Amino acid sequence: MLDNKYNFAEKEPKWEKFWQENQVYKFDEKSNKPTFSIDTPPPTVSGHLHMGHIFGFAQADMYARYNRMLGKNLFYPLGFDNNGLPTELLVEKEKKIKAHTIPREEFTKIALELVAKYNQSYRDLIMRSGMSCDVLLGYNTIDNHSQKTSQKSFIELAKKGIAYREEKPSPWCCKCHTSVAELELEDKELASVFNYLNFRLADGSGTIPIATTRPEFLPACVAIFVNPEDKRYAHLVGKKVKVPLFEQNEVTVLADSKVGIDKGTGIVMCCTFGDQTDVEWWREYKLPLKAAIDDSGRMTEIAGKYAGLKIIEARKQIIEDLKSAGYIYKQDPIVHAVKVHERCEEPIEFLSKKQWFIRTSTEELRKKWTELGNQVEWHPENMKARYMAWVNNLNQDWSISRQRYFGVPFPVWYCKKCGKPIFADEKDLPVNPLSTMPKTKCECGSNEFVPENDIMDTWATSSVTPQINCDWAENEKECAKRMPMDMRFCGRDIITTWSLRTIIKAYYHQNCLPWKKLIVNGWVMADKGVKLSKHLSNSKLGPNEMIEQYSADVIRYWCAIGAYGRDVMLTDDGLKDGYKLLNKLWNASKFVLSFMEDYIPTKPAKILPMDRFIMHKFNEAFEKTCAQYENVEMGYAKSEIEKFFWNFCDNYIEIAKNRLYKPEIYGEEAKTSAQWACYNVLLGVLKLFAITMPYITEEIYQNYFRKFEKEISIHLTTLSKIDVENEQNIIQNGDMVVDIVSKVRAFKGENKLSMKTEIDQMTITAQNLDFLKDCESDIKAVCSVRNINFAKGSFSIEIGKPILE
RNA sequence: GGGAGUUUAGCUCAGUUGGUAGAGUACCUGCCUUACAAGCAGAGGGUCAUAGGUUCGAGCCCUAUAACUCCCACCA
Repeated sequence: MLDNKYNFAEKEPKWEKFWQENQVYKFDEKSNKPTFSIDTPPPTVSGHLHMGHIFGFAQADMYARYNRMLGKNLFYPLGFDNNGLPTELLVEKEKKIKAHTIPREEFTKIALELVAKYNQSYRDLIMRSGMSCDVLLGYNTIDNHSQKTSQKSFIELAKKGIAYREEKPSPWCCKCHTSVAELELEDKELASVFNYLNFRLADGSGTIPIATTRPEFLPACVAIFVNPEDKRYAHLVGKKVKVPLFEQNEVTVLADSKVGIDKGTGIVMCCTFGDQTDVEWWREYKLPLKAAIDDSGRMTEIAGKYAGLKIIEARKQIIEDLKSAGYIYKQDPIVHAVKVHERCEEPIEFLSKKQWFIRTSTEELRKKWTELGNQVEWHPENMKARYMAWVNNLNQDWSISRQRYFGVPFPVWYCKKCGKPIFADEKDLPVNPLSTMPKTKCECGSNEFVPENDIMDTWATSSVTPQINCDWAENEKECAKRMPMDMRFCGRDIITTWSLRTIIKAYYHQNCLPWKKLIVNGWVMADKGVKLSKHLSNSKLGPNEMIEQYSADVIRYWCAIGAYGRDVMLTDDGLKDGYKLLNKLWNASKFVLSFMEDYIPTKPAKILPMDRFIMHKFNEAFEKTCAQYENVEMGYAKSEIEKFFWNFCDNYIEIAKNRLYKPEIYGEEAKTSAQWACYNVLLGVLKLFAITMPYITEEIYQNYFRKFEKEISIHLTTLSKIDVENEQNIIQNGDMVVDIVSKVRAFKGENKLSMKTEIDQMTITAQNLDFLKDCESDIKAVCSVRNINFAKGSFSIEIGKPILE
């Protein structure tokens, strides 16, 4: 009935198509089954998916499938995050254009086309890998519904004063030409030079030494700092100092404990803005603001003759000029960590701009985030600690505006006369302020407005995925019923960027959790300690290539490895196990089903002891497997059923095969009894394996079981134990038979005999002989023993002589 | 500097309220057994990172140390 060899390359695409055509994974709005809703992470459309995505998705999918097979109605969308900087950079790269050189609408049109293409390839790969999402529920974070939801969120927060606009020095990427969030920064080791300068005191009384890696900031120097504890420099505090090359600028020496006495010379220049400390000093001491660098990373007019030069070029020239003017007395090459923008790895600058922020960081709010974090059910539990540690250290509000082009616009204009922000009407959303204008006058009477040119950061929208899923923008009442959702899954790296912010938004909007359960997956390592990243996506470790080589089922088998949340290494050995199991599952099914051709499953009047045993044994494994799934442990769950399955093959099938092959010897009744057990156990095993390996299990189900089971797909069947009468000690008794068989096998092995070698007789001594006597013909057959003697006593067996030709 | 994780067989990892140390794989020894040699049967292999402590008893609980990984902070 089954093909001799299982050809996954042919079968997997076939069943994927079948599921799609029959809408096997469709969310049923009319169903009266309990709903299980999942806030699927929308993958960022920025190039390629890698095995890490497949890993996280597959594990979550197993939990989803488990819930579906418990009889729940799954709300399981597949969305895509395709607005904002990552996608914009992808478009620029792929289309070889620069967003700021063409009209925004034209760029958006090009971007949308490209996004559609990428969405398709993402969706194809994800569904091919065996996910069971309902693709009809999908969304794009750039589509109208998402934009409307995101804009509604913004307006609501702005009206409550939770979102506010303020000019603040913030990290700025000159290459990407936008402000970026603290969280989007990374450290990068870069070579640099420590320049030791002699600053001259304004009163001509001498010089003071200052070391800097950023001499191009000299025109923006607004103060000099020493440590108040530092006796060497105590006399300098309050004195005026001339800025080298910019001698018309005189700055004051101040004392602040943030200065490291041992660092550099112990004297620091404060420039607006070299780094975060400068920002803090500037604010604390109310220093003037001098911007030496503009949006695109060039020197401003205050840099005098250096104006217009790029940072690196200006640094070079300034160092030359400092040298010839005799300011530099020492230069040390160093390698130090510099903050760079994670997307482009370009060092960031601090620029002061008007930005929109969301309040997140007061003491009171931190307490709230802690409280909410404690209400979420975390898997694994220890991931909560990361969240808590982050919340404790949260001291910056969340900056959401970006000076980019492709994203959700702020639905706001500013009055030209009084500067007051005018928000769009909710019923008009989504709104692009660049192409429309407010319908009413400003309170001040003016009807001239300036549109907000910025767009929202992508996280401002992806933090409302529960609201997008639950249709908040269209139907608040319905949304209130559907939130919190049951579960979200994500990688541990975005607990802060995504999950915390989603919790924040749900609190502000619905005053509830976004979801009850948060499951956090680990990472795929390409080798010990090397995280798999997009750089490896096109190599032989690319998901498409992996699926082609190993099959989606084998990949998923590998994904269900170890404890949930842990990192795993992607190795050939790990994949070999899955391949072996697939092969075994196929062969065992092929073999068992070959005896079922004319069989119509009906419960026989008499079921033989070992058949009752294997069904009870299955029920035991079933409970253990489900217990692991309940605990969100997909790897352990798979191991439980797998352990049972190999025992079923090696022990039970070996026993049953004699009866199945030779009803003329063992009787028809013995055969139908074995068939009944095989039918139930194999179907039960397939259902539990369907969670991990959806393709091969479907192929076997469709080839045989479908004609007796009412569900059109194995994935719509319900998990259940086998209906078999309770029986005292059935497991122990059956295990004893298995033990006897093992001992006979060991005997043959030790004596270098083939397993089929006959033994003339053996004596089994045991306390409870009734069960063993009932199994006599099974034991004789599987051990190839001619005669068995039974004796009462403590358990032992005595094996007679092999019969040799 | 703060936090999280890891350390058990050659390798990859289990070990859930403390009670004789486990699996797979690799290696070795057998076996063509009317599904599967990508299989079956069997054997060897561990000072549970280190040092203390609690306990009748510790891989597990406590304290300290070490190594590795990651996150955050600092980086004039």
